[in-house]
Amino acid sequence: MLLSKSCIYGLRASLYLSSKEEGQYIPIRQMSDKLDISFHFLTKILQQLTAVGILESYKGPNGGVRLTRSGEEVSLMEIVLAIDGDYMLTECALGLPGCGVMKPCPIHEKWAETRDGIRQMLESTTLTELSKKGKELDLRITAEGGFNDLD
Amino acid sequence: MLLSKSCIYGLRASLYLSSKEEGQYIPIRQMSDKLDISFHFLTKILQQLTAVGILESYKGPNGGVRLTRSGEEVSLMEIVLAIDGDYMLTECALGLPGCGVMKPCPIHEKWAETRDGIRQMLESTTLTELSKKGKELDLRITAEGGFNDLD
DNA sequence: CCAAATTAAGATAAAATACTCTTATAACTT
DNA sequence: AAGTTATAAGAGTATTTTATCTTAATTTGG
Repeated sequence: MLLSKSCIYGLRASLYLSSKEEGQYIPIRQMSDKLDISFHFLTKILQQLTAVGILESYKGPNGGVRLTRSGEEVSLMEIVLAIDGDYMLTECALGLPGCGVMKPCPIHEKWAETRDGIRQMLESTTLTELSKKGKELDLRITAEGGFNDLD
Repeated sequence: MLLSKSCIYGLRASLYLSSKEEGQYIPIRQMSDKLDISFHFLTKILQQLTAVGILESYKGPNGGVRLTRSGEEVSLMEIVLAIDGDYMLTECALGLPGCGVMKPCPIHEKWAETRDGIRQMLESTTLTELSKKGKELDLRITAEGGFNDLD
């Protein structure tokens, strides 16, 4: 898989949050229901995002999680790095340890260029950009439902 | 992981073959020794490549496997498709089934472009190109050793 | 024909990943 | 005080991936 399931769920949840009114705390239970993800599993993933400061949480009634910064300032790259790490940007196509300019494998150069394309895409895409588009065109965010089924 | 272990081993083995004299059958045992891959595991991977016609095999003494066509005509894409399938070229970044132009997710378009970069790289790169480069510069093909340790 | 070398194929085991469930605690609201 | 919600840690299950082991089946060389 290009992205782990955890990462995919993290992205979907982040898009969900950015589609909501800014500043509002959203209960994880609500997200897991709407996005059709196991509550406990999602909780663990969101804890990772909270730990690195992408989300902030609030306990008790009316609590939940929300984006720390505005969704316009949060790139997909941040989510992916927080959950899957940078393997996508560093991993050798032949699986050789320490592959790089100093000790390259024969594919290294071309592979590095390709990875750069991935990196640029992830860095230049923001949550708001996608959730806005998702709402306008009512695109899918779950297997069945679109953004406009979320409210 | 971007590529599975099986796929990585398949690529390394294919590069090994393309670095050898054309037409010669190479015993799998020799390859597993040189490339430091479990013999039985490598055998299964090479069987997949044989099944789709990228390799051909010969049993009995002096048997082994070899590239069916010249290494110049074999792209990395073929190896990846045979072992990992086309998930890299089709998989949705949000994990939604059937994501495509008809039923896109909000990332679909950008993601598709990125995947196209990967596809072009894999399609345009040949085994011979890499093994030639590997031999000339004595680049690595195992964790420890380079192409010139293979003979 | 016989023995050795080799691929082919299937069964099994080990490890990693994905996911669920349980329990307990802390913080907050009413 | 009672109820709601996140946090945390850990046990447990399921699935997938990776790897090994065992047993055929095929071919060559003598």
